[in-house]
Amino acid sequence: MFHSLETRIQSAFRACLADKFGVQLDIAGFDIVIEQPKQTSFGDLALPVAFQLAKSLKQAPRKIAADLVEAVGTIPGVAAMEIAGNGYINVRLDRGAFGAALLSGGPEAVAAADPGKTIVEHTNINPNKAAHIGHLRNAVLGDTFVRMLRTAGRTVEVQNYIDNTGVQVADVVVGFHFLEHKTPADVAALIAADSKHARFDYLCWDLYARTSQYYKDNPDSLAWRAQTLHEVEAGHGELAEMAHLVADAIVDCHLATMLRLGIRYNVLPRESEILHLKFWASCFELLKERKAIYFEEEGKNKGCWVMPSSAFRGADEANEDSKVIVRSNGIVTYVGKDIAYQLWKFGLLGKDFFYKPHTAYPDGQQVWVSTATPQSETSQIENQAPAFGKADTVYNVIDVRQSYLQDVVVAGLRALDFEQQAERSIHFSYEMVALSPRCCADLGIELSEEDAKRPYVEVSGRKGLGVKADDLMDKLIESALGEVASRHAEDPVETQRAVATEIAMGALRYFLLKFTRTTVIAFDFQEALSFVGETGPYVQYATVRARNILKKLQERGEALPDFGTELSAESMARQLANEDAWQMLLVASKVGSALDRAIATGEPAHLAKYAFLLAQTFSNFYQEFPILIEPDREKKVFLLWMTGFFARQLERTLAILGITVPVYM
RNA sequence: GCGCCCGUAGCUCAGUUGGAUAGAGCGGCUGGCUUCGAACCAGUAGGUCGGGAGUUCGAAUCUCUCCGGGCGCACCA
Repeated sequence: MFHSLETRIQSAFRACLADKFGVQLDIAGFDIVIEQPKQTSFGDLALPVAFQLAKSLKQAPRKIAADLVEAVGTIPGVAAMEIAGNGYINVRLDRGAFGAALLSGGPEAVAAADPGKTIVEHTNINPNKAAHIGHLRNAVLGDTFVRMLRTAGRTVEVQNYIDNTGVQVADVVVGFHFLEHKTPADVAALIAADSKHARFDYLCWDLYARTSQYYKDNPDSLAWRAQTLHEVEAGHGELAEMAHLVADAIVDCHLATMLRLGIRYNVLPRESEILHLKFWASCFELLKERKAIYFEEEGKNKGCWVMPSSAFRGADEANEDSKVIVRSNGIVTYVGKDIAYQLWKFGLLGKDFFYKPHTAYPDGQQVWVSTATPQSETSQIENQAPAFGKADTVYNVIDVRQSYLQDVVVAGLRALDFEQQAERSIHFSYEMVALSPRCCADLGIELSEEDAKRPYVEVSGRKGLGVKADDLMDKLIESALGEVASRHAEDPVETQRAVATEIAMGALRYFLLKFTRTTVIAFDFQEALSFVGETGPYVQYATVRARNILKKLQERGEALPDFGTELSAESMARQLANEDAWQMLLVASKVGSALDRAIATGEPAHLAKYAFLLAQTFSNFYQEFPILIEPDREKKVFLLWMTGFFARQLERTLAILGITVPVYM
């Protein structure tokens, strides 16, 4: 609601500048900025536009501001505009009209939705071990961004890429076969025996670390990896069979882990199909045909197909460090395959996967997985896969350390003349999750002397160094359960546990979202386990309290008023003359603005911050206005309406963050 | 060596794209449950925005430079 007013004011000023001042903003190089005044007493909105115009119009900002206010005239919903300071235009809204519009559920201006499809790829965990805290940051960030885009009206497809034929899977297979002398049947038995106390993904976590260490101690054993990779690629033999067993089982583990946090996918494109359907071959032809890569005849890259560095670096340091795309032995590198995959996402490869149903979520939503062969024609209609890929915008949620490779992929598109798609390939990067030294101590991890001096230590699957996602969630649930039990001892244990789970997941999601993407999270149990202050549970608690007031009203035998008939615009104006109530309503009506800004900046953290502000504001409201015992009827009805409005706004915001609201706290 | 990111209160972090007196949480101190549940609220202390120079009406924000920290720069993924 607030957001549509903002845009209305913006366009009024824009039009006025064009018509009466001859200023075209797109030419002038700036747009009308609307900000929140430093002090609430200044007004509801502030425009510093006069400052920006001062130079080109060669007039004092104060005078420009005055002329501008005069020229703009009246704007619906705006009560007054005043000049302040050196030339600020402070806007005061028509409170009664604002409240009335909110009450009637006035049209929330939905930004003209992009008609095309957006792909967001996230999670992408190598299917060879349990997920850890770093993977959670990726998935929560990606999932939240998806929710943001969908709320804004965009069509979004969520992809989770599965590298089931890579080195990491091979290393676990090496561990099973060469170190533990297990057969595929043995591994299948381990998978079947998977339970809380013998988790297959945890077992692989340890085995992977052990294999990595073994390579270090016995470098000759790396030949096992090469042999395994070779057989996996060829697609037959015991090692290949085992790789399939491991990868498929671990993918199921990951999906289950992520579902605990409400994270879902539409499709799982797999590396094995990229190989079998020869995606690379098509891409290779295209790259050669359009001269995006060339065959190196000399130097250290002799015999390789390379992309010149000028394609992905500044032109100044051309000829330096070209990127090898195809090795001298004829095998394509990871980046090469990634270019093919990126082309597929845009529907530019001229090839597609086949698909089959993988799993269904409890509500029936289907996850699809790629296959190399068409589904049989007897398949039922519900087995018909939707059209995947063919996006016009692609977000790849990948940590910042892969920036260089993402640049090469985009350069590949550009070199193929897919300029627009290159422009719309967005590396949604984020910093890593590291472990604080104290956290390592908590985990009983011994650090080398130099590591101990560092501000934080990088998580490493290879070293088995990290906090497993499910362990962390379990720990959070236990902690939350303690809090719940102390307040609701009389309640059935199952309900207590369900509530504790929602609180724990809310805490975890919020914790991972409150940091901006460029911030390294030095993970700390104490902070992550906190339920007070700027946390998910704080926001959930505010929502539960708002609901409780309305519930209490009915428990006392009072009906919820019919706000439409009891609250006229006049009574809204009367009630909103109360400065505190007005300021609180303003904050509560800014979900749209907050979402818009968070999408524009690509920072889910901004929305998380707003959720906290909203909850804080409600807590103040709760404290300041006793509602149920309010003697004045009009005021009571108004306060009840505010309470409901707060509850809805809190629920909306939390839903976008993927945080649920427990029945009680 | 080159590139990217970070440096803001004791600690952990925001800062609406250059705007008004730099904010929040935690921790510290003081106070508030016989009220719609205190996982809450109110008050208070705490700042050369890493240092320096520049750009302009105006800089935590942009430029340069120095200092400190992190991450990249494979015929690995």
